[in-house]
This record gives sequence, C-alpha cells and structure tokens, in this order.
Amino acid sequence: MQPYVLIVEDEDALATLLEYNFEKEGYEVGLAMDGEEALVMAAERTPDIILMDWMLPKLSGVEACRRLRRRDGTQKTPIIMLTARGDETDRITGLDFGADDYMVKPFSIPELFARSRALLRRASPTLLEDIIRQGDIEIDTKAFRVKCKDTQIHLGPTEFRLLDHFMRHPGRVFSREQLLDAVWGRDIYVEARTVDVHIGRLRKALKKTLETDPIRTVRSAGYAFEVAA
Amino acid sequence: MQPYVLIVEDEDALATLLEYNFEKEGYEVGLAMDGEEALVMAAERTPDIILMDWMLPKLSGVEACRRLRRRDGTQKTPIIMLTARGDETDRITGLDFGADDYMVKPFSIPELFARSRALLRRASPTLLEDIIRQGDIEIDTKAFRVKCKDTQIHLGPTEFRLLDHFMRHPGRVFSREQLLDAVWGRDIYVEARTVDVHIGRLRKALKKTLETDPIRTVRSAGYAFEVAA
DNA sequence: TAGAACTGTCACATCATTGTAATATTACTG
DNA sequence: CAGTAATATTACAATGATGTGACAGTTCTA
Repeated sequence: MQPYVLIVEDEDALATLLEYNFEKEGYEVGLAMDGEEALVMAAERTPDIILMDWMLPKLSGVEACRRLRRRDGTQKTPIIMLTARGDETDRITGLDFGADDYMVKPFSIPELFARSRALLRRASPTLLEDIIRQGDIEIDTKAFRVKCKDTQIHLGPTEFRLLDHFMRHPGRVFSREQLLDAVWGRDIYVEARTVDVHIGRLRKALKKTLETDPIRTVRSAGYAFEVAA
Repeated sequence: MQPYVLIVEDEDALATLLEYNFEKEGYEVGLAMDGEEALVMAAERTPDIILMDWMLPKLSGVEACRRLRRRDGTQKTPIIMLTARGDETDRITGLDFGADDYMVKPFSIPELFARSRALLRRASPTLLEDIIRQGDIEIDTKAFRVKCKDTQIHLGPTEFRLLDHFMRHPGRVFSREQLLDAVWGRDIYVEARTVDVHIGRLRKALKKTLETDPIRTVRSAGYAFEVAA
C-alpha cells in the first residue's frame, strides 16, 4: 500500500512543497502545523514515517519527538528532523532525543526521498515492495508481471505502463494528452487517438479474467481506472 | 476547475518553461510578454494567480502590479514577482507595491508550485479542492463523479461543468450570459436559451435522487444554486 | 533471416451529447 | 382574470466523441 507520512512543519511554503512532492512520490500525506497537532494526528493514525521541523509553535519538535517515542504506536516509527542552519547542531547530531535522521534546510527533495526510503525499508519493508494492488488486479512493477484474480496475464509494454500509471492514481481521470505525457513520454509525438487503441487493447486483455471493466470512459475528458468500491 | 495563471515574462525561454510546467501541473496558462499586455489580458479574463517578471518592457512589473491592484477584478488576486538577483531587493522584500510573494531567479519550479499553491489556497480554496460538497450533493472534479446522497449519478460534460460552477458559488445568481461565459467559454457563440435546456437537463438528473430542486430560477435575472440551510 | 510481437494510424460504425426551434407551462402585470 | 412575458419541456437533427478491426511499418526473437 502507500506509506503514510506525517509532515510537521509550520512554514506554509515548505509544508506545501513537501506535501506536494511526497504525494507525487506515492505517499499518503498528513500535515500538522505544530507539535500538539502532530501528536493528535499521530494518535489518530499511526504514520509510517514522520518528518518533523525542529522549531515548532506550541510544542517543539524535540519535545514532540520524545513524546512520540513514549507511545506504543510510534515507538519505533522513523522520524526525520528538519533543522535550520544554526540550530543546536551538536545536539541534533547526537540524535539523543530519538530522531532517526535529520536534514539541514535547505535540503534537496530527492535526498530527502532517499533517506525516507532507507528508513522505511528498515522499519516496514513490505511498504516499499514494488507490487501494486487494486481490486482483483495486481502488478509487479519490477518483474513486469500482471495478475488478475491470481491468473497471470500478458500485456505489451505500452499496456503495462498504462495500467501501471492508472493503478498508481486510481479514480482520477486523465486526458489523452496527460496519458501520452505520462505513459509515452513528453517529447514523443503520437496521435491522441492512439491512446484509445491502447485502452482498447488493455481492456481486451483484462476482460479475459475480469467480468467488470476497470477502465471508465469519461466522455470529452479521458479515462479513469476504478475498482468496485 | 483548473486555476488560470497569467504569466508575464518577456524572456522567451523562461516564459516557455513556465507555461510548459504549469500546464503540466494542471493550470490553464495565459502568457503576456509585457506589462501592457498583462493588463489587457487580466481584464479579459481574471486570473486566479499571476506570475510577473520584475523587469518588463513598456510597463514595469511593479507598475503593472500597482494598476492591477486598483482594479476590481484583480484587487486581491495573488501575485508572485519574479526578480533577478541584483534587483532592488530591499524594496522587493517589503512587497510594498502589492505583490504577495517573490522569487529570485533562478528558482526551483517545485518551489514555485508550492508557493503558488499556498497563495491559491489562501485566496480561493475551492479551486484546489478536488471534492466539493453542498448539502446532499458531492462532486469530485478529479474523478469527474457526482454523488447525490451517496448515489452515483451521471451527467453529460456540460451539465457537469454547470453544476461545478454553481457549487463553487452557492447562492449567487448568474445570468444566462454569465453562465455561457463561465461554463461554455467566452468565445463560444450559443443561444442564451440553450442555458435553459441544460438547466433543465441538470435538474432532471438531480431530481432522481433529490426531492428538493437545488436550482432556483430567478425570473428575468437567471439561475442560482442553493441548498437547504 | 523468417516469424512473431508490438506499435501507430486510419476508416468506419456506433452512440452520447448538443443546440435549436417549436410547444407547453408558469409567473407576473394591470 | 385575461394578457403577456419569461421559463420549462420536448423532440429532433447535427455534431462530436469513442470503440473496433485492419494494416503497414518496426522491433524483437529464435
């Protein structure tokens, strides 16, 4: 499934930046603006990983961190601290308050991803496996395999990428142009109607094992992937 | 629906880069090459957010900014200034000429997105919302779905856009002409009476699940959307 | 190198949606 | 209450969008 990351950051711009990027990377994102809110949200739903600002209103990041460590659900949840240059760096480096890693602002998003993945892999390896499931369909993005109701089915490369893209964004409608960008690539020039043909091929391949068509046509808008609720 | 961003930038390469990225991000993009053109375009169609270069031919970004602030439509429209290193930074940071934020070139596109989102969220929250609810009706603009009392219903594209527009401005009365502008588009030529027919179709579709008609006819004025308090 | 698999494009059939005009109904006016 | 203006409804023809099968060009594979 998608990992759930709790982002605790009071600066609006940075919070949005992080939210945006992590969502794009396939995480579910929770946003808290201060330490207290973070504790509440973490209690409501245990995050798989936490990004926490060092300086926070109401309850500092360090203190929030300590309290999270005392609780059952978040005792071992990976926590990455986000610090500004000039914060008491010596103390941070010791990480004696329970964080697993830290990054100094401004940091590179890709590096933050890398560290998050590393920590996540250690804490909950299953979350990162390259298998996506939606309803009766399951794809292994590393092995390029597709299973429908436990039956292997074969897809051409384009159909596979198409299905992959759909399954990463279930429910959402994509225009032909968006699909071309995402599945074919930005600088490729192909007719928009070509998408229809590949959608058709994908449907045909899935129809063999599924009775309900998971691809919904939205007239004048595009296509969406959905599984029965 | 999609936020409309007006990009005012005379440097061709940067303008194209921004247009490309914002379109990909799901914005509608308007491009102006100088301050005067910016004023004209903003008058034609009020942007939801404006990116403006600091240095512009004909009419500087600062001056364009000031004039936009004096107009009704763009009085509160978020404006982000794009400045080159070395511009009078002290004055920019004060933002005393009416911009809401600024970025120094070269800037990171994701960060620009983040700031745009932050400003947009503040100025017109519904624009960024995927799911809009009013009373028993709920529409998901990303998935193109409409639910009435938890029952899926189907709408044609025009009815969907019509309902979307109404739900973003509950209570307000729109004339047929305004609806044509907002839902059909400015440059489309259609009979005003056509609106009646589509209102009728929308009503019919909603009637199946709702007992009270959420669309109020305002004789000799237009239509408004309302839900029971 | 032959055959298989895959891709992109087109042509055509099919179906949903759309705008309009004609007609019915409703709301207002005096 | 009649007359009129505005709106609702209906039917229909035109348009536009999508589904599908065929085909030729490519790439991959044995």
